[in-house]
Amino acid sequence: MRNSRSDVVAAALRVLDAQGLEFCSMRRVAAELDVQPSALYHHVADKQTLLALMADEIVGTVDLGGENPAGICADLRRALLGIRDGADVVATASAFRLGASAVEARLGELLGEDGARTLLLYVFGHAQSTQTQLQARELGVLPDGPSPVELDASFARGVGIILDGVRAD
Amino acid sequence: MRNSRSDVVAAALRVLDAQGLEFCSMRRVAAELDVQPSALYHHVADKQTLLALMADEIVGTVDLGGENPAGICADLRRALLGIRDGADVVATASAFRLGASAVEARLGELLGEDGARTLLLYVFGHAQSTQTQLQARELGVLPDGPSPVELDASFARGVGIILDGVRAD
DNA sequence: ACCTTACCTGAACGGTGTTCAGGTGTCGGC
DNA sequence: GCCGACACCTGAACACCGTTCAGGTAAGGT
Repeated sequence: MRNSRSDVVAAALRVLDAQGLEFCSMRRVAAELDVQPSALYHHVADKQTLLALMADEIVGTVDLGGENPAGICADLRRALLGIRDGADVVATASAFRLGASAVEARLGELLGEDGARTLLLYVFGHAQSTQTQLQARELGVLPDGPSPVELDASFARGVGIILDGVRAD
Repeated sequence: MRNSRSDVVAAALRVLDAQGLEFCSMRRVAAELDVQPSALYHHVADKQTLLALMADEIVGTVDLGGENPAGICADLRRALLGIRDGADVVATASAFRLGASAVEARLGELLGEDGARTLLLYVFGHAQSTQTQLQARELGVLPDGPSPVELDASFARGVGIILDGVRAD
């Protein structure tokens, strides 16, 4: 069968994970599908749209069922770190429509609007910085810096600070 | 006289403010100086380095003298929003060397390391989202959404939440 | 007067996102 | 069984991008 929209998104996510955001070009995604670059535009308006769909796919795995905001944040973080440059992709795509995501809505129910936004921005920022640092270390530059375990702990402490602050309101 | 390194940075900031990050290319910065693109590489190793220097220039105006963390955050936010796409530029550049900025060090003195990082990530994230939204409205897309005044208030509430959380530690 | 150095030119390379005219195969209706 | 519509794709092109390189030109110190 020919390719569908979700084939394109899936291929783009494979390229992202294998090569990183910098090299996740329309041409490489097309090559992953053995197709000309122009064929992608039948499924997707432009690259920005494709990135938004990728972001949806990434955050779509987050479990929103729990009542514990810290748990949701931890799961969101897992989703962001689960794929190369995932935090970058999701943060950039979310900036264009903050307030439109299911995660923010769920956190809003539990914490109120301000707390949800504060927490979400923190999770994105921390995950982005974590991913950049881990990647820099992998590449050999910047061999010092906190360990993955320390980064996990730092994340948890930040979430704790914000949740304490929300409760103090 | 011929151009110096700071001439290049200043020209880049002019292009950034006039055209936005998307169009702030080496070629346009060179054109702003009436110079060939290759001439820039005499002053700057590559584009990433130039962006880092621009980020330094932007956050360099932040007043670190006060004792009030909220005041420092407000001033940082002013600096980030003071130039088009400033938040994006600084956030991206900072991701590569979180922990190395003077602002983080100063906030660290006042709040401890975790609180400083949490607050800083929030300020960057909120400013980035603010700038994206205001820009989208200017372009006519997305005409609804919070007003600038509401965004200011939302920022202040978020900072308040985090500072409450730090004190609750 | 000479040499070094800082700054710049001009051309080129390989890559990018995106558009467009046209081709091809599949599927529903007659 | 035919035929039109439509989804999907090709191949070429456009205008840009960051970066490199060999060479040129002028100023400043010795």
